[in-house]
Amino acid sequence: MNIEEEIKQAKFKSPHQKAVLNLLFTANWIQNKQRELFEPFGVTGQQYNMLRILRGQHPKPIPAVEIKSRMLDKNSDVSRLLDRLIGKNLVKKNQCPNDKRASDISITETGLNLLNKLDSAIHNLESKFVNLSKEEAKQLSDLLDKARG
Amino acid sequence: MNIEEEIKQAKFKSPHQKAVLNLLFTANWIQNKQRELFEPFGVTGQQYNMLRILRGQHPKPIPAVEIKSRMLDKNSDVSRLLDRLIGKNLVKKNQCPNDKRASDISITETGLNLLNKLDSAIHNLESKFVNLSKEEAKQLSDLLDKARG
DNA sequence: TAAAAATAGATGTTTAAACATCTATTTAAT
DNA sequence: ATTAAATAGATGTTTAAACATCTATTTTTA
Repeated sequence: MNIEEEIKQAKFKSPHQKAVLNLLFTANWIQNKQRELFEPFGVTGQQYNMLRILRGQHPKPIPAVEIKSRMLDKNSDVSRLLDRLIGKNLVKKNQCPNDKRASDISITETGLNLLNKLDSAIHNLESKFVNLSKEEAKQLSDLLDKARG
Repeated sequence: MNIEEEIKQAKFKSPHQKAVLNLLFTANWIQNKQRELFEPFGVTGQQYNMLRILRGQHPKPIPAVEIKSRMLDKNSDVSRLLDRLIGKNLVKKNQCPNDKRASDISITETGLNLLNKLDSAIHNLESKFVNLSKEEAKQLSDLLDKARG
């Protein structure tokens, strides 16, 4: 189904407007798929994003501000996202010895195990549901980079 | 800035994964720009989306379920979005004479005036901030359609 | 070095998203 | 015609997003 059908709009003011609407629609579409996938594991998309960032640094702990700078959503409320992940024992936090303001945050074994379980499901979503060839996927990524100027 | 820099991730598992992350990041990026733009006018992105749908049908009233089917976010809580817009006098609601369950919803003059004021600002956002040629914008839209299968 | 500025992070508050459930009405099936 | 199923929309509840503000610490600057 193309975007015209998806939002029942036959005409657009410009290719730019159409692309923006399509982008927002498609992001929602993917997030809904992701939510469905994450739901049985008890995590949200933002929490998954954070866990993946921490896995990327593991076993090196990083401060919250560094997590924030890597999040997809730059407005993320990292403090409270962390609280929830710590509550689920997926993440642990210590005071940073060099800077008393900062925290040393790292993923736990439980968190790593959860991500392992999620990996194949996510890979399936990304490659199966994103119906593009490798070349097209690259092209899409390049256009998005360019679009942001 | 490309996506590698934006989220400080040097490598991706696949072009598909990279495209998905880029898509979600870029959607957030646009929504932040839009929020900034809408803020002085006192509306949110979802409210703007709804107003534009109603303008497209004006002066014909449409039921809430029809609005929902046209929203970018298919999970939208249309009832309460409507409440807010009615509270601002941007939208009006009547009972549908043919179907007592349904409602006849339409945009008010105030709502149309607001959209008029927003039009040029939005157009500016879409064409200036979305740094693509017309051909590229079309290509992006086509890739997104294809990505959703 | 003392004061000002910047930084890291926590927390309070309001609004909205997510999810389920509920009522009223209409349509379809037996 | 009566009942079952489907549809339109409202509403309750929990969680999270958005936005501002606050404290503690560190860095900068005068």
